[in-house]
Amino acid sequence: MEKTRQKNLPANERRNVTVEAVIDLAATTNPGDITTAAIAKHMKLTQGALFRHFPNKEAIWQAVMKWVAERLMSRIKKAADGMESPLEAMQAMFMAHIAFVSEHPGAPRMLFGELQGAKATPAKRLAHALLKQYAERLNELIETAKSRGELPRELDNQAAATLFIGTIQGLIMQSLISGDMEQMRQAAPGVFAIYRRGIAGTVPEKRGE
Amino acid sequence: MEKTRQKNLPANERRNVTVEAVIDLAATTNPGDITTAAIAKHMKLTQGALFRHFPNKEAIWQAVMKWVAERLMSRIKKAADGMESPLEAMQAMFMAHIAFVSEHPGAPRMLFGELQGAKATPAKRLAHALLKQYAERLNELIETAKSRGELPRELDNQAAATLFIGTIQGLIMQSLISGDMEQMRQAAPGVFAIYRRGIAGTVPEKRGE
DNA sequence: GGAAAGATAGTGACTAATTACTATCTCTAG
DNA sequence: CTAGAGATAGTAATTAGTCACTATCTTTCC
Repeated sequence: MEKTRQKNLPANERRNVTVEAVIDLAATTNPGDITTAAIAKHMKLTQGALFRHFPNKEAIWQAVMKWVAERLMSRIKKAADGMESPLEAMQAMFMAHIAFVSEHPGAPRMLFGELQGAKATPAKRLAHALLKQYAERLNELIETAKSRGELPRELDNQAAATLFIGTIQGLIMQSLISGDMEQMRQAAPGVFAIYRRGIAGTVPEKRGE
Repeated sequence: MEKTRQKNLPANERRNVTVEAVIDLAATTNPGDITTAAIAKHMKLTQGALFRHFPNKEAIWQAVMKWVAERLMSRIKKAADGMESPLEAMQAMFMAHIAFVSEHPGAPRMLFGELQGAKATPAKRLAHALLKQYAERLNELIETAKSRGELPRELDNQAAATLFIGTIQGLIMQSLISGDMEQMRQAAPGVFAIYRRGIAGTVPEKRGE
């Protein structure tokens, strides 16, 4: 129906809008430099009003991280679901992750920005949990792939998982730097192809040792 | 000469000390949160004195980026020098880069932190130039490797270079997150092995299957 | 050789702007 | 009518940058 241009949003809704505003801002602004005033302005509110819905700034960041974690994991899970081969599933995850990031460039910036901080904030804990969950999921896939003969037994799980995540992070970083998210989408398939060949390729015969 | 415990350093020296202080601080502090007061304190100086040697904060960052760029490129060049095979050279560069970062954890933080900013500061331009130079060097190596038959002609140069840098950035990111730089050194060889197989590996023979 | 003069480096106290956060009043929707 | 949502106008803390002054080195010239 007609959006009644209502000024006063219910608290719950207002919190959602706030989170989206932050993600929006993070697309172009260094997360550490995002002020409560900037957030409020971006959603056409006064700065003080923000604190009716969040006890402090940290709570805002926490809400944002939760949003990112939920959306990203759901996207990735959906992409990998129903895939027969674990290698195909990994490829789907890779692409889904890239797509998500290119739709929400602010998301990785928040993640990285928060994780760099020295002190352990609640938001940081959320980010950590996200990464851990991600790594576990990868490990399962790799193991399944091994048992199906899609990946060689000798493959170093740890290195493979590290490289998977690292590759994505590297792509993100470079897009962040160039400021062009489209570039990432284009580079992704070629990059994953190399990665896939790297883990699947036959390992040189191990003699003796 | 006996180090005369002199308090007043010559301007040039003082600038160097400042840069080192910043790199030092960046190892444990989010670069955006490094204040001029913190820098001054870390080098046992008053805050005001800093501005006798730098016109403003931006100039400090610029000096730091120059330091990082020079040291890193020199290390990498030295490592690759005298290498017969380009693939070996790439491996040496990879390891040298990792070693440099693990010795100066503050360096990548400064780089990434600066590059994330929206506005184009002089420091950011320096960082950009560094990355560009790096990519060019990689491209040359890849081309040479191709002409020597060490890499397949069909390999996508762009993707290979992107993945090389991306892999390093990813490793750095994960070490930054875990706070353990040693981890990166340990993971590096295995990760590079996968990368190398990925670019060099013959595209799987399509025999029957 | 050594004081006087000039140059260089550092101090400590200040400022103007910006920050997260709060107290109080006003409006709006149900 | 009233409770929740927003506006207005604060506060204390922190920030980069300035300034008048002092301490320490270096050069000059008798």
